[in-house]
Amino acid sequence: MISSGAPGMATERYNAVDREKHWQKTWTERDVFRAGDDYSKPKCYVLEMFPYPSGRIHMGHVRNYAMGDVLARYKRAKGFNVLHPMGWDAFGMPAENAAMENKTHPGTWTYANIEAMKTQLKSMGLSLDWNREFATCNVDYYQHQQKLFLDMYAKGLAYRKSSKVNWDPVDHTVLANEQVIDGRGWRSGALVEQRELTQWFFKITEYADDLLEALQGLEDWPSKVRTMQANWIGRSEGMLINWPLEGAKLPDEQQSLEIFTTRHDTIFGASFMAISPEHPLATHLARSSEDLTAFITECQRIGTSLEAVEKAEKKGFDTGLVAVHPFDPEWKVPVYVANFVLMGYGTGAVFGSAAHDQRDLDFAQKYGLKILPVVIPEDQDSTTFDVGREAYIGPGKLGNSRFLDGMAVKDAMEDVARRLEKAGQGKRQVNYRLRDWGLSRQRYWGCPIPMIHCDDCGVVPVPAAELPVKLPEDVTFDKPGNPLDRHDSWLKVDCPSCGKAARRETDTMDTFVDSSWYFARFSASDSAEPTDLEAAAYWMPVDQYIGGIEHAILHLLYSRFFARAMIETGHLPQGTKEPFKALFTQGMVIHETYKSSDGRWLLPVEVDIKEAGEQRVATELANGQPVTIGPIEKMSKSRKNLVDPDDIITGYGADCARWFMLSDSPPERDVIWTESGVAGASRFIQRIWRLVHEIIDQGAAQSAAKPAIFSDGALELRRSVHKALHQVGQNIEGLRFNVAVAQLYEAANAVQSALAAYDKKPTDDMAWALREAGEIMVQLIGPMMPHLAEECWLLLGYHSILAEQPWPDAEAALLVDDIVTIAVQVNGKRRDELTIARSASNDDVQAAALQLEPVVKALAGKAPKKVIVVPQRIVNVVA
RNA sequence: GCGGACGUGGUGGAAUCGGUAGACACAAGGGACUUAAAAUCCCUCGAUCCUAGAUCGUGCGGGUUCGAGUCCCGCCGUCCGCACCA
Repeated sequence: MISSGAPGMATERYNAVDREKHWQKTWTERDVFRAGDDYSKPKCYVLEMFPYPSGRIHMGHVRNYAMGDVLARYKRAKGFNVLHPMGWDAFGMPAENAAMENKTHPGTWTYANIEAMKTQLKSMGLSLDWNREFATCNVDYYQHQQKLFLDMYAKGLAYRKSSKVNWDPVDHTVLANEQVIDGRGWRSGALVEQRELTQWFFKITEYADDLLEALQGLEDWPSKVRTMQANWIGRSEGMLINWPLEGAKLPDEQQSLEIFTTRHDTIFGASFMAISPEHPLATHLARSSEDLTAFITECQRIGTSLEAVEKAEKKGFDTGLVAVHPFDPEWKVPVYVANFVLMGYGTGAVFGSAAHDQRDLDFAQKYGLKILPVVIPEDQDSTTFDVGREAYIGPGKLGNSRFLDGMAVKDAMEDVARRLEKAGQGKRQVNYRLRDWGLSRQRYWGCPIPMIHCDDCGVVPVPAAELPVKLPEDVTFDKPGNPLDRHDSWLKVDCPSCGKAARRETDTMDTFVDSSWYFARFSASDSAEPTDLEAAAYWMPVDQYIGGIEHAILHLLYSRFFARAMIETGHLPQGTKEPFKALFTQGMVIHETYKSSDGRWLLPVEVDIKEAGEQRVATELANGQPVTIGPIEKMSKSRKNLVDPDDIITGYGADCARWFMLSDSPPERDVIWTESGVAGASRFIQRIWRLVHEIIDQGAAQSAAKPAIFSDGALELRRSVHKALHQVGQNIEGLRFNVAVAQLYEAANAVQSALAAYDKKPTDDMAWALREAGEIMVQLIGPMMPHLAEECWLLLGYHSILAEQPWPDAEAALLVDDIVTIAVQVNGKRRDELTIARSASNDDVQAAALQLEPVVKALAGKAPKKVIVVPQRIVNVVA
């Protein structure tokens, strides 16, 4: 019986909220989680993606940080020097929007939010080294970013060029593609214009091949993310081919058309040339053709929405020009302006291989152009093969292709490439979908780009000694546009080169720049330089990075680029080009949605749910009206299916929130937040608390000597606990927190059963096993529920800090059973099981199995055809 | 359209190497304790056959194997990513 301890004494409930504060204070006072600077110790760098300081943490943060914290605490207990820092991704638009609404400075709003969120994070009891905290909006951080920029500029990794951008004419700013919705600005709703602007770029394409190839070495990244990055980089090998043009007066530089293709093997199947409506040749021709101008305008109007692109018919405009085939001066094909050719890829011009590309086939059929198959499938004949309505993109032999006839596709490509290169009409080319990274933003709340524009000297870098270029404080947001553009005293500056009056660059950096190297800064957050090479060499790479899948491409690719650029500029040591050794992308927190009878979304706390048998009936607390329970979705402000971490932490405690976040769902999948699940977690906390009290009553004293011999019951308990110890460790290392949680439940069940088996005081060996079990159990829950674990550790009589204790070692002898249970199958169906000594020989096992009644019955006196014995697992008798 | 992941009880999920499917938890039902409730404890809980025992059972259909949730082939469904990339 569980409460057979001190007479009539029911253990008081564990007051999580009160004790959690106490332990957080203790950890802080003792600076328990400060990363050590003994570089001879093995290190472990655990990092969760740092948050944007919106002002409040949400459940997604709780899940993310709970996972990282388990790993960090576990690794610390395993003897690693752990770096587990936290900071703030603090630049960006929301602060400016808030500034406009509240008439405050973006910094005021941001720093207030940071304070509020920091308090919340601290209430989670995370094992963070707050000594290394920084915010990217602080000049102590961004001045180093400016230094990185200057060094990258010096190496040609940052440059200026003119490019097309999405321009919001109301907000006076450039918008990212994802901020344009159906051709309109996401905030202003204004029709977005395409503008040609001179912007700053990082030369990420310089590393395209390396970024692609090195993905193969990232074995501890989800393959999904690696695939996404590979697709994003989009390497394709092909050729640039020049086609001389005829048929109109053309400018000297446009006497031929250069196209990019990956199917130069099909060059004898060419039936037309197609250029983008934005191609310079199209622009040139449009000057003398109203019809073409009208066509180009129409193409631009089709817009960028997915739907429009999907439905858009292939359309073209015959320019009247012809292009001359590189292998036959007599062969001429028409040149079209076509709506499906993208200016941003290759050269903005293609040749139409009608039989072997679906788009080209659609186009050729629409305009009645020649469709000549030149790659012939094995079972077809080149004179009769007809592709019909589906382009043939499979393997085959070349046909209808003169000197290429009979070749395989690969050989034909090689032959064409060699001949064209020799003739100077083409060259091999590797093309990438990846573009250089445009980092200019017409925004105030970002890192100033440390450049100066001088009428005489052009673009001049701010001398490193004059850094930082600080953001001016006295700005207003009452007018649209960038306040830096109208801040004269900041703007006007002498040219560092010639001393004449010049202007500062007023664009600031994309906030993705801030997050592309913060992990490196954490390795020496107080360094006078951007990084400290010795510290970086020790701490980098991040051993485990944890965050959302939404950053699978941009943030992670930019960071990989920055690591390379920082090596190039001497800010990171060689060998650290991959900043994140292991990556884990956690799932979202999802919740039911609730809608009131009159169609308003309701917060979970505004709804009362009654369980009536299988039925769940919801009513609105405020007025008793019925509420419709909707589908389970990602927590979002718009659906109001939000649970505030503060409510949970002040109600149930941080340990409870952490435990629930780690249980049940595998960490990479979505987890459903339910009230009953939290209540279950809370019950378990109280159960641990009671069990530890029971153990103090029933178990051995802290100083009791280990008995030489254990009875069966005690041995069984020790086996379960040591197995749990072994497996929980393995599962934490593998980030299988839900499985680790299940094993802890099992361990607790084993302890509880052992306790329940005694009415009176247990025997000495059992008493000792109970205390051992209690101590191990408490140490195992430590990484997940650190406050409860400290409290129980204290109860067990220790005056040390559990967070500083080493992880216990499992006794190897207890991990293997002497007696094993083996399933016995007949013809693959389980008929019985056999309990036998682990050391029993296969023959003994077989003999024992054949004597089992169900086996004898099934064999009906006949000899078995075959008996398969898998040691310690299974016996299969084939009848 | 292309690429990828996934599909197991009422629910979340476990089964790490092809070897006893459903661990653990949630929900539900029954019981004990209690004046009562809360809390706690005990029992049941994939389906079918009244029961014992058996049969079926990991989206569907095939296959490999002594043995398949796991491997192979073909479907169906769900989710995610990319999307006129030449």
